[in-house]
Formats: sequence, structure tokens, C-alpha cells
Amino acid sequence: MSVGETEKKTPPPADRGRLDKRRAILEAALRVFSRVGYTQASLDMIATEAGVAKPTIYNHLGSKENLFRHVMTDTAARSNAKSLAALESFPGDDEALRTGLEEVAHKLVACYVDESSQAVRRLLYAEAVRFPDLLDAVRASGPDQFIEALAGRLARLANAGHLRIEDPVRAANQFIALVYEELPTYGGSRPLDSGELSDVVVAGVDTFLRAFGTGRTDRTGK
Amino acid sequence: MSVGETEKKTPPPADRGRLDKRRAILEAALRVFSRVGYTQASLDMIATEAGVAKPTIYNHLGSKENLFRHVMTDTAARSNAKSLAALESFPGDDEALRTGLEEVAHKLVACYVDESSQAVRRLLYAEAVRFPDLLDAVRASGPDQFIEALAGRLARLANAGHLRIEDPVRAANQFIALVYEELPTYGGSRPLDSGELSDVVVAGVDTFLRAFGTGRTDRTGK
Amino acid sequence: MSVGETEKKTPPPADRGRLDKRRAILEAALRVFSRVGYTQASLDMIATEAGVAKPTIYNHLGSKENLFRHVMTDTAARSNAKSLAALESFPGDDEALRTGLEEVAHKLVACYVDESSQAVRRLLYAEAVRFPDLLDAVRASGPDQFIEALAGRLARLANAGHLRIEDPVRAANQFIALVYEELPTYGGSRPLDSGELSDVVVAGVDTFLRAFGTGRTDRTGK
Amino acid sequence: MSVGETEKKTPPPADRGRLDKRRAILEAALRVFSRVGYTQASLDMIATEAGVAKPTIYNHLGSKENLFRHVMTDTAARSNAKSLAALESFPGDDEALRTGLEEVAHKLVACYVDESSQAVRRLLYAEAVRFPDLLDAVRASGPDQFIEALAGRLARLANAGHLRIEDPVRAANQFIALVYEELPTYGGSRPLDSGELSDVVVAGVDTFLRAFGTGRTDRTGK
DNA sequence: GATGAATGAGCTTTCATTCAT
DNA sequence: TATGAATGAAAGCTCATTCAT
Repeated sequence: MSVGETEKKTPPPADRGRLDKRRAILEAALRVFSRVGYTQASLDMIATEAGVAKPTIYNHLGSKENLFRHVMTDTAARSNAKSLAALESFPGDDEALRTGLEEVAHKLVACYVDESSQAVRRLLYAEAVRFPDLLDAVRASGPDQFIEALAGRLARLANAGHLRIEDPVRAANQFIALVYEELPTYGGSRPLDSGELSDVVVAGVDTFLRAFGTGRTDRTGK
Repeated sequence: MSVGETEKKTPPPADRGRLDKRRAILEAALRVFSRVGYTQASLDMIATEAGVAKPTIYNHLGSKENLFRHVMTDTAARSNAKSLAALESFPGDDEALRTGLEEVAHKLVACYVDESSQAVRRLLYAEAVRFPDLLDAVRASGPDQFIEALAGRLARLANAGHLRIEDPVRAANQFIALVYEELPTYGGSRPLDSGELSDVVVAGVDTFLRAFGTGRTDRTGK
Repeated sequence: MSVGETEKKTPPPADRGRLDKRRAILEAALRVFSRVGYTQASLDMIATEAGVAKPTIYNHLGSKENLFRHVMTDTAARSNAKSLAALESFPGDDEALRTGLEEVAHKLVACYVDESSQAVRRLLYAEAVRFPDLLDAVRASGPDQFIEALAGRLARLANAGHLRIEDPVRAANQFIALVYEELPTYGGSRPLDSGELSDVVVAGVDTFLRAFGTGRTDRTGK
Repeated sequence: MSVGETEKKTPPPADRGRLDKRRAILEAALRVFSRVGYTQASLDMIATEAGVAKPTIYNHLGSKENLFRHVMTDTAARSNAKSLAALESFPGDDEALRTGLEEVAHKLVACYVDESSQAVRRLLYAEAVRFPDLLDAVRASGPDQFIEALAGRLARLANAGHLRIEDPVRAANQFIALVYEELPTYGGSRPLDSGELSDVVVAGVDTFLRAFGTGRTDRTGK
């Protein structure tokens, strides 16, 4: 449900059931795709999970491929919105710069390891061969936008003299790389431990500040 | 079953053809799997590509699943060996520390973006739901080993006073995160540009040294 | 699964075609199985013979094994019903006891050599290794029941003093053994000759009466 | 074939291994066919069970079909020989006629329920559709011969005034029918109980004597 | 618009059989 | 002669998709 699509305020009552079915289908599809992957997911499973008949899926979404595209773009858009929202709390000055960055990083990591976010990433990556355009599209409207926004925030801090950054986009990418660290390679059978996550984030921000800080924000405590 | 069962030295000449076929099958399988993914890859395609009859694949590998496992573990082992070999040229003192690290980083990135390495990573990730144990096994024998080795190298430099590192494993992870930067998310439709790659590596090493260097290895020239 | 699941009375007219197809499938399956046996019968043959597409068979019956079970139990139940019906005309007193027994025996033999009855017997026996439970089930609901019924009839005659029988179940088995004589071993390439059949039946009843009769029912004519 | 085929005394020593392999193949084949039936038996199983390589079977027997024919005819011939041998002890006069008949009947039933005899019967019946000529051939050289021999014995007794028999062949068939009773339909999952068997035999002989005896051989004891 | 039924295409796997050694 | 390896053919089963109600 791509962000703006839910804003039909009062749908004609006759369409309520219809929209409900559509929503049920999309949600069921995300669950099934996440569970067993694209190819292994049969429309029978999805129809059963959604509580509708198989042809109803065709009536609404047209084909399995199209259903997949909808589910991916919708879910990715929601994930992206959450990540962008996490930037709202980005620190604007060097007061508590370290803790501010850590807080933002924590939120970002939380978005990153969110179940549906992971599912979309895994599925997109998994089906990159079959849907290369889909991967590109989601990237352009998601991570790329997000990096731009983050770069903007960092640039503001650099302009204000709180950080020493030459290339904000690069710095943004490195910030993300450091706080996500080896997260991208996770997702196998082991669930993520929240303590480990926190350590990675703190260490990532620390390294980032050692590289780009002005020296005034030493690591507290230690 | 087991991965290393092909190590019969000096096969009787009668087996030459047999081993050739086996190798042809495994190579063809890697190509086909890379091209269209696990589920979409039919044994017909693989047999045709390998120039053998379909049942021959069963004679050698037993099943599609087993074939996949062999191809993945074999290829991953080769990739891993290359990565570990790249560490051989790791700098041992601070003479040309920066350029030494850059050189190693370049080699590692080259390994990382190597076609078969990318293929394995993509396939493993793609089929993580179907083969969770396989993902774990490859990780344990690949990346995990590699990080340990890299951490050892960094620790040696730290002991010699050339770097300031508290947690070598963490530093190793961060080094990799910085020089690979957003590489993990690549692999869509766009091929990787070698110039961009180089920039990312140089910037990654630079940030790493700003965070962990001793100040004696300032960026040359620039 | 269960055998008797087709007993929906007055199906909605929309189901007519469905039930027709199901029946067509079951009938075609019996024909094909009879003709070439279980293993040699391919679902393609059955589908073609039934005039439906292959997956339709799976929609209705689920699997080849299940299809076979249904066909066997259905047909055996029909055969069994016919045999039991033949007992209705069993003589109740010694008026024309011999001819009464002969008449019943003729009917029973007719049931026994009925095409579909022979087919089921042959198939069950043939596939006894693969479906031992099926053989047991059909026996329990068929021959075993039948022997009980026949034993009851004989016991009644014995009670009335028309026969001298100590163990009615044994006598029933022997009656069947005598009138079927070597029938069980038939079924090869030679069709059964109706004249031979009649002779066997008459001779069987004669022997039975010589062993169990009271002397009042001598062989007529001869 | 082939009762006589094994009587090559002192084969050239070079052929010992060869003949051993042939015998091993035939025995293994009988076991495998009995266990899983004709179609389900693969030549791999048989080769493994016989401890030879698959093509060796072709060298010796030519094809799966031919192998089956050999196994069936060989085993049937052995079974038939045993049944005929059982007739040797057939009583020649009315001294102990009843017990003599019971003894013979017991031997015959023992032959009938012998494992390999049952196996052959089941397999022949099972594959009657595929090998109708084989069924006929085995019958002609087995049961038909046997019934003739039994009829001869009965005729001799009748001639001597110990039995009252008009049609010896018919009487032979009825004798067999009575002592085998429902045996033909056995062979499912339940093993045969030797006590039941004995009861059936005794009762069968009793009925036979009541029908064909001269009155001098009343049931002893009872 | 929603559904039960039907289908064409395709997949993995097995097996009897034949080469080449 | 005995065998390891290879293969052509075919079978059971599944699935995305479409009619007809």
C-alpha cells in the first residue's frame, strides 16, 4: 500500500469488502513469500492464507509476477518511510552529538532488522535475476533516497563545524556501513541478538566519530 | 554428500572421462544456477550446458539439491581460498602502511566482486529459506574464517604500535564494511564500475586510518 | 480418502459435470488398470480414456495410489453386493433343494466370473505386495461377509433337517470351493466356456449333496 | 525349464564361476521379484542382491523379461516336482485310506504354501496381463500334469472298489478344491496358521470321503 | 465480482538397456 | 567375460492460469 494509497477517506461502502480482500491478499502474499520464497510460493498457498479463491487474486493483481511486484514495492515503501522518519531525530548541533548519532543509528538498525524489511531485502536479492528492474526501482526509491537525506544531515553538521567531512554522500555510506557492519550477511538461521546489535552500533558510531569528529566529542566514560 | 570427496589423486586413466564429466557438470551447473537461479534452473538446461545426458547428473551427484550443495560449497571454498591468499600481502610494518592496506583492500574487493563469488553469494542468499544449513556452513568455513585471519593481521600491526585497536575482530569487520561499503547491495542490473570501486576502497582505507591510525600515516599527496 | 465420500444426495446442478467427470475417471481407471495392470497404467492413459486432463484426476482423487484404492474398493463393493443379492434366492426347504442350490451356485459363479469382479480380484492379488492393507480390507468387507451369510443359509437348512452340517462356516467354504473348483486359477489367456462352467457347478453341487445331503435329494435323472 | 538343466555334472572348472553367477542371479531375482513384484524390481536391486554388475545379468539372461521367464519356469518346475513327489505316498488300497489321504493332502498343502511356490503363483497371477503365455505354459507343465497324476491315483482306488468315482479328473479337482479350500485367496498380510491348515485338510478329506467313500472308511474316533 | 473446476506445460526422477574398457 | 558409465524414454506430480457459473 504504497504510502499514499490508503488515503481514500470514505470509500463507497460497496468497495469495503473489495478493498479488504485486496489487503488480505497482499498481506498473505508477503507472509507466504517470506516463508518459502517466490518460486516455492504457490498461488494456492497465498489464496488459502488470504482466505480467498485463487481467481480472486487474478482479478485483483493480474498475475503472480505482478502480485510480487506490488508486495515488494509496497512493503519497501513502508520500510523506507520508517527509515526516513528515523532521521527526524538526527542531532542538529554537537550537544550530545555522540549519543544523538547512537540514537539515530539504533533506530536505523531497528528498521533494518525489522522482519518485513529483512523479508523484502532477502526476496529482492533472491529474485534479482528474475526481476532486475524491480531491484533497481526499489533501490532508487529507497536506499538511494535515504542516503541522500542522511548525507544532507551530515553536511549540515559539517557546515556547522561539528564534523569534518569532505564528501557527505561517501560519509553517509560509510556511516551506514559501520553501524550495519556485518548485518547484511546475517539472516541465515541464527536470530539476531539485541545486545550484539547494540555493541555494533556503539562501536560503529565510535569509529565514525574518530574518523570524522572534531575531537570535542570524546567517548564518554571510557 | 561430503564436500571434499573428489580428492582422489592420480585417478586410473579410465576415470579421466568420468572426472571430466563430473567437472563439466559442476561448472555447467554453476553457470546455469547463476543465470536463472535454483528453482528456475532445470536439469535439462544443466545437462545440455554440460554436454551430458540428464541421468548422468544423477549418477554423479544424486539429486538437484545435492548438486546445488556441491556447487555452492566447492565454489565458496575456492573464493575463500582466494580471499585468504590476498591477505598474504598484508603489510607487516608501517612502511607504506596506507598503500599496503589499499593494495590488500583492492585485492579483497576484487575477490568480492568476482563473478563466481558474487554468484554464490547471491544464490546462497536467495535460497537461504530452502537451504539454511548451507548458508551457515559456507559462512562458517568462509567469511568467519577470513575475519579471524584479518583480525590477526590487524592485531599484529596494533602490537607493533602501527595501529590503535582495542578489539581486532571488530576492527576487521569495520575494515571490511568500509572498503566494501555499499557493495553488498549491488548486484542488480548495473555492472560495477572499476573507477568507482577504487574510489570507495581508497576512501574506506582513509577513514579506517583516520579512526585507527597513529597519525604518522597521513594521506599522501592530497 | 474415505471410500464412501460420494454420497451427497441431490447435488446442486452445477456439480453435475463434476460428478460426471469423477465417475468417468473411475470407470476409465478400472478399464485401464484391468487392461495393463497398476504399474503399467499411466495417468496419461487414464486421463485420455476418461476424456479429461491429467490434473483433473489429481483434483478428484489426489494420487495414483488413491485412485487405485478408490477403484478397487468401489468395484469390490459392487461385486460383493451382487453376490449377496444372489443369496436371496437361496432355497429355504428341501423342495427342489438340488435345483435350488444349483441355481444359486450358477448365480454365484456368474458373479465370480463377471469381468469387473475378475479384474478386481486379479489386480488385488497382483498388487498384494504393494497394497497389503487393501487386500485385507476388501476381503473383510467382501468374501468374509459373504461366507458368513452363506453359512447362515446353510445352517438354517441344517436346522430344518434338510442338510447334515456340523460346522456351517466350513461347509460354506467347501460349497464355494466345490462350485468354483479350479476357477480361481483361471483367468489366463483362455476365456471361460459357459458349458464347462455349468458342468463344474452341477458336479460341485452333486458332491456337496452327497457329502451333506440327507439322502432324499438324489441326483435327478441319472 | 528346466528341471534337467542343472544336471551338468563336472563342468569345466573355468565355467564354475560362470555357473555360480548365473545361479546367484536367478536366486537373487526370485527373492527380489517376490519382495517387490516384477515392475517394481529394478535390475539394480537384483544385481546388488546377486553381487554382480548389471550388464552381467544381460550377458546371462538377455533382458528383464527373459530373466523373469526363467525364474518363473525354473521355480515352478521345482515346485511341481515336489507336488508330484508328494503323490508317491498315495495310498494304494483302503487300508488306512483316510489317514493316507490326509497325509497326502498335508504334503500337498505344504507344497502349496511353500514360500517360493506362493511367490511364483502370486507373480504369475500378478503379471498375467503382461505374460499371458507364461501363465499358460506354467499351468500346462504344472497343475495340469499334477491333476492328471492325481486323477490316475484316484482312478486306481476306484477301480479297486475303494472309492466311488465316475469322473476321476473332476474328482481330482474337487479333492484339491476341498483340501485347499480358501487357501487361494490367502496370501495377504496374515501369515498362515499351521493349526488352521490342518483342520482344513482334515475336514476336506472328510467331506471328500463322505461324497466318494464306500462307507467302510468312517471318520475314526469322532 | 468471486469462485470451483479444468488444463497445458513442465519438472524431477527412475529405469532398462547399451557402450567402451 | 565382467563391469562402470552413460543414456533415451517415460512417469507421477505441480502450478500458473483460464472458463463457466
